[in-house]
Amino acid sequence: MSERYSAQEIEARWQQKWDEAGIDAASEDDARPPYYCLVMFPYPSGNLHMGHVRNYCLGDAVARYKRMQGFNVLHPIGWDAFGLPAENAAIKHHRPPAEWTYANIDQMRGQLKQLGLSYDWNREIATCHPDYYRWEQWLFTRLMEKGLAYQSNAEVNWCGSCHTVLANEQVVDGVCWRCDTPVIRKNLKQWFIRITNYAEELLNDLDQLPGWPEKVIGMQRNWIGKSSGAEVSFGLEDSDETLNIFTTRPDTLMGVTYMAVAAGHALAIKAAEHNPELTAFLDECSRISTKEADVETMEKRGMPTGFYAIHPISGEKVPVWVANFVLMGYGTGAVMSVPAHDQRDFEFARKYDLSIKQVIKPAEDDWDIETAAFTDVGILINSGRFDGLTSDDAKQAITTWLSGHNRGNERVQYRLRDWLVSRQRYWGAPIPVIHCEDCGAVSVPDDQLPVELPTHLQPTGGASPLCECDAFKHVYCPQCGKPALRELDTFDTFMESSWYMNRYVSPRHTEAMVDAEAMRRWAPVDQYIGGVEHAVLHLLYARFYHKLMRDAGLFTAEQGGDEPFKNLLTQGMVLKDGAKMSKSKGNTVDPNAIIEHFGADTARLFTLFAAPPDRDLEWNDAGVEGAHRFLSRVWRLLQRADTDGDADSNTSSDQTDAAAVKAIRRSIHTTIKKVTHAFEHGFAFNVAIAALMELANSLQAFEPASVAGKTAYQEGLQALSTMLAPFAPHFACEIGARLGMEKMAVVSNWPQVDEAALEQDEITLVVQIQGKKRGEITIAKNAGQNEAMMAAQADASINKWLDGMQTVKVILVPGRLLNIVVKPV
RNA sequence: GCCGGGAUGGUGGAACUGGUAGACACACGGGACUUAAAAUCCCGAGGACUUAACUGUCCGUGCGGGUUCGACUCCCGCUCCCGGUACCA
Repeated sequence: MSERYSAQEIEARWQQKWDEAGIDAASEDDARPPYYCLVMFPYPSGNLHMGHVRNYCLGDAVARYKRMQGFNVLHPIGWDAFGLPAENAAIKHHRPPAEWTYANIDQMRGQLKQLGLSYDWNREIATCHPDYYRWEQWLFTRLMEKGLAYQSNAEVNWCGSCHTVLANEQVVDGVCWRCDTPVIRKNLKQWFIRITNYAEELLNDLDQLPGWPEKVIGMQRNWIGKSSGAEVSFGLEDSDETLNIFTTRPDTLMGVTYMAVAAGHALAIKAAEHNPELTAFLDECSRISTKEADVETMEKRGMPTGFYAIHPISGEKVPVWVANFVLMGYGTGAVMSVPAHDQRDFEFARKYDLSIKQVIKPAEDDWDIETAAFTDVGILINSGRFDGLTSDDAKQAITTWLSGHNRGNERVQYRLRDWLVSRQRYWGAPIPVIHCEDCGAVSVPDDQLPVELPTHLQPTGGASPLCECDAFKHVYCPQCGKPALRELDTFDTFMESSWYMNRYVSPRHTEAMVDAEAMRRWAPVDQYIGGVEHAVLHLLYARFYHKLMRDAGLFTAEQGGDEPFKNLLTQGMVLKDGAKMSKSKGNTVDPNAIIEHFGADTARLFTLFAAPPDRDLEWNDAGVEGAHRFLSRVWRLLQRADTDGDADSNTSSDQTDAAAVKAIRRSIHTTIKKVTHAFEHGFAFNVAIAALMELANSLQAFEPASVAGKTAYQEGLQALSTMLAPFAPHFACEIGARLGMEKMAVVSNWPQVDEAALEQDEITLVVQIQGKKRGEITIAKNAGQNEAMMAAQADASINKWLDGMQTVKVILVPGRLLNIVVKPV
């Protein structure tokens, strides 16, 4: 038999068998422990790219391994189906977005199936389906009731190209996350969800996520941006009004020598009323902020307002300035300036000749306050009754004094802003609200949900076609019955992707958003896998949404957990020629072409082997061929087992064969140990596959010369094919079947390590002199230090280093090495 | 500035809680098979010096120190690269 490995012939056949056997469906009634493995679901753009392939191969390897380990695995897939690209395609091709979207889903579903991914297709969902988004509308209504969803007029981010507002998280380096168009600020009435109410919990619960990468934890912590300090109320000279500021350094309060307010601050505007020069400056400031100049290098400039603030403790008069570095959107839009202890204030004071007053002294050393600000903590001086306190104590003492005198209090400030969820787009979930002249914004009653999106409309590129759709637009107020107008904005598509992980546990549930009992079984997700680009977008929103669902009573913390994802694996990008694959760069590799040429198993194996999961993967065509070569080699190993079968020569049952059998069995079980370890520790699939390649090499070098030898060879091939199943499932099944395995490889039990096979009678010990390797000795497994020393001395190339030396110390690391420390006699 | 990660052969990358650095693969070189090629198989390979010798020595995991019998691994001090974030008060 000299049949060649042909993926095309094998793969479709096994996919059909798996389908028929229904092995990929999660069971709702099962004694096996549940395991929920989830990959970030795709946007149905129409074509799978290599990033998807990598993501799904990683997830599939985990899911298949866990099944083989005896878990009842939930491994679902679906479609993040609302979004702007569908509208753009609709304009371009003159077909409604729905049609385009569903066609793409069909296309991509076929591609996923071609890859042999073990999804539970019974649970497939598409977020553009009314049965899905109705629950989102239902939850939004609950949030409105609780005041957690609200409409507000605010300065928001607007992308002119996408023709919609964006959430803060969707503005990346000042440009739109989707199309890179510079974002401008606009004042608009928009819908928000109070994520800031959950800032503290979102921050604290990060500590409950040891299975998340530090990087993502750090990014979220950063994004939430908590700072603790005090709000301090300064009086204003000749006025009853106050000037409130936020500071993280109340201990430096006595060092305030001036105040600075933002150009948009009420005080600045008031001061400019009769001051043309100041008016010009304010204009300039507002223009510069929208130009999004390089703030790092921007000159710090300011002008006095002519107002004076009264220090809350000393009662001293300090001038109030307008400064271009004070942000209206953070804190109170005003700051106290302590030039002695803040570098920026220091430079500003120097520039405008404002006074500098040192109030903190370094615990040790001196500090020349003329040269630079001392920004560390220390001991208070020049601070009256607070002199001598440490910074920490002073923060407390000063804040207490302020709140006792009604001039301030402790305050926590977050950088996080409320989530802006309305979009001026058509292809999204309708916001379930009706605007009535008399009753205001009224939520659509539950029994009228879902508010279905009309799917026949044709976008034109300008405003949403919903605005022109009278049947949708004109309704009656649910409260008073008068003619009213439907809300025409739709939800941010991140709303849909924020809770899909919970919908999968009961995807057809009609009574509620989720079935609490199904949540108890599956949630939270045991392993979530996806790109790191969602670190502060999707991954923050999904955590927030999970808590919203919990607090809406959909499940308890005990049933569904406080957090949606227990473990998170952030995969690296797929690169070609050092850059991320993208159509615009023309460096894409089409997964279909790879599958057609080499087969899905080769594509899968290569993407898992070429790099550790969390690092970027450089695409390498030669490497793909290498992966294919490996499978072909294993294929030939199988054929050799067949052809050698007849030799049946028990002739050489001599000792060399026995030793070879022992060696091959040892290498089989070492491999099982290594591969299992790789799965259990960080999913180091590249290492796991390397170990399997080593085993293949050993089997190839092994010449079975006896019955025992052939049994061992067979054992090796079986272990190899079984362990290949998570990576190259079709291939593994084919090899397994040809080996005569009863069960399909993909449903076989994961191989167990035979500890006895790992044992060796003789071991090789590295011999070091002074920690440098000088040779190797082979000694009995249980040999002690003396025997090892004797063996070392018997070895000429080792012994020469001992010549004329006196042994000072001997270190024996069992099974590893012998280190002899010597000195000249 | 702050937070996180990284730096190992020509390349991607291995090395468990400190114990043979460079597994595995790619690329490369040599050989076998072949009329030839492809495919396949075998062999070689970190660097420098040295030897008649595949003999022997030294150097070597970004840089400089340290701890240790022994350091890619731990500690101290740096450099560079990548990602995130920020006039955040």
